[in-house]
Amino acid sequence: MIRRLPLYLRVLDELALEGETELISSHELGRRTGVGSALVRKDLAWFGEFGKQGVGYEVDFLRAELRKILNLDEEVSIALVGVGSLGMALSRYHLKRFREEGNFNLKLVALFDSDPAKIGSAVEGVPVYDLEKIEEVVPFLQVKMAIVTVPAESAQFVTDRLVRAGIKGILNFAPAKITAPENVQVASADLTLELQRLAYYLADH
Amino acid sequence: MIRRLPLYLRVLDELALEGETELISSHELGRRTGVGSALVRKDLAWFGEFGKQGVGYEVDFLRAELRKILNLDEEVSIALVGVGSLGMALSRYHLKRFREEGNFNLKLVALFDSDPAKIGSAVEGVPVYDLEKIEEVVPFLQVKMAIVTVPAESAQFVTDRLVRAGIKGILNFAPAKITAPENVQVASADLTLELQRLAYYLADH
DNA sequence: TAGATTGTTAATCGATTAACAATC
DNA sequence: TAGATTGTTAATCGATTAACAATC
Repeated sequence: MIRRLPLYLRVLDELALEGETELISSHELGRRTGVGSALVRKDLAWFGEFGKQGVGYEVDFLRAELRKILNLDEEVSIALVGVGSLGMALSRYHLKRFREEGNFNLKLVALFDSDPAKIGSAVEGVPVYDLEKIEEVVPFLQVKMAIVTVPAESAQFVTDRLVRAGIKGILNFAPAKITAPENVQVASADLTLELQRLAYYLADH
Repeated sequence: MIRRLPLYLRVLDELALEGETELISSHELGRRTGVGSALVRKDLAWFGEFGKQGVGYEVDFLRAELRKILNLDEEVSIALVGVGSLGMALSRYHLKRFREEGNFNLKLVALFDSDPAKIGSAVEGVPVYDLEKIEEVVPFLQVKMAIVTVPAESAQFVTDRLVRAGIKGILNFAPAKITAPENVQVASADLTLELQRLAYYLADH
């Protein structure tokens, strides 16, 4: 349910950027996101009465409300652990979007790695810290979430340290199951799992 | 449901690699994947009777069966469109895993981009073709699935061309909704959406 | 007012879990 | 045989959809 909120927000961001539409109906919001209109209304009504009967939802207002609900009304500091080629690319990609998109309130402020050759360097201004310093740097920079791009073998170890450092959300790219206490949210971005699932549909069903 | 199959397969791959375990119960398979044991049995029973009552599942046999079900018993050729820094990193990452893991039956055989500076070059032996040649190269190399790492604005355009070229599965990294005919499977790997969702849980609930 | 669209209730659908007879 | 574990049925749970009164 929560996972559809960012979908709605994206559409509202696009509409706000175009600046031509002031109102949107649950039907149109649903069409643009691939969600049924009844479900759109239900999702939104769960958090308050944001619409006007007979009229629809005011784009700017709903957008502001969704940002508040998602805690995206203020910048959220994030870190990335594992500055390999994938971690490096995701960092660059992320920083670029932060620079170019006014809405993009997820700020990458720290990178971590265990390789002495990388520690002390920086990726587009963002410093690479020693993995050993996680518990020190994370609270200091008030980092709230982390992206994990380390090898599968180290994923759980890194997760445990992030949890100890006070991280509240983890996006895991490592091809491994990681577990964290229930007050820490874990999302999986396991590329291989997705491709293997897609392969299932190659045969006729 | 299908999405849990690659999870089971991964555990079986690990067990087969260690070579110490010959049998596994639905309970243990569930524990290792975070799935309830009843659900594990139900998922597997949907495709056949793979286990022995009172005994469990034979690791090698179940593994072979799952590979067949997921169409991973033979190599599957895939392509990647959009050789930016993310596309490049994912390509390298993928090729590395293909080299190092014996199981990894997803073979990256073609890259596509529209940048003349990139066309004709190669990433670790895999050639970068002109985006305009998709409809030509894809059938020729028997490419079955594609990873899309182009900017949001071009995602739907690229998708349409991939569909026309005969691609049956698409993994989309672009921060945009893409649509394809129902005989073409689309999976979303939208990093930002996941991070925004995680941000929701930063507040106390 | 007439038309449109919300918020919400009830109905439907699908997925997960509990339980257990069958049987290795 | 006794113990363990599967395959499967029935029960439960949650999520989505249909429908509509309220009202802008």
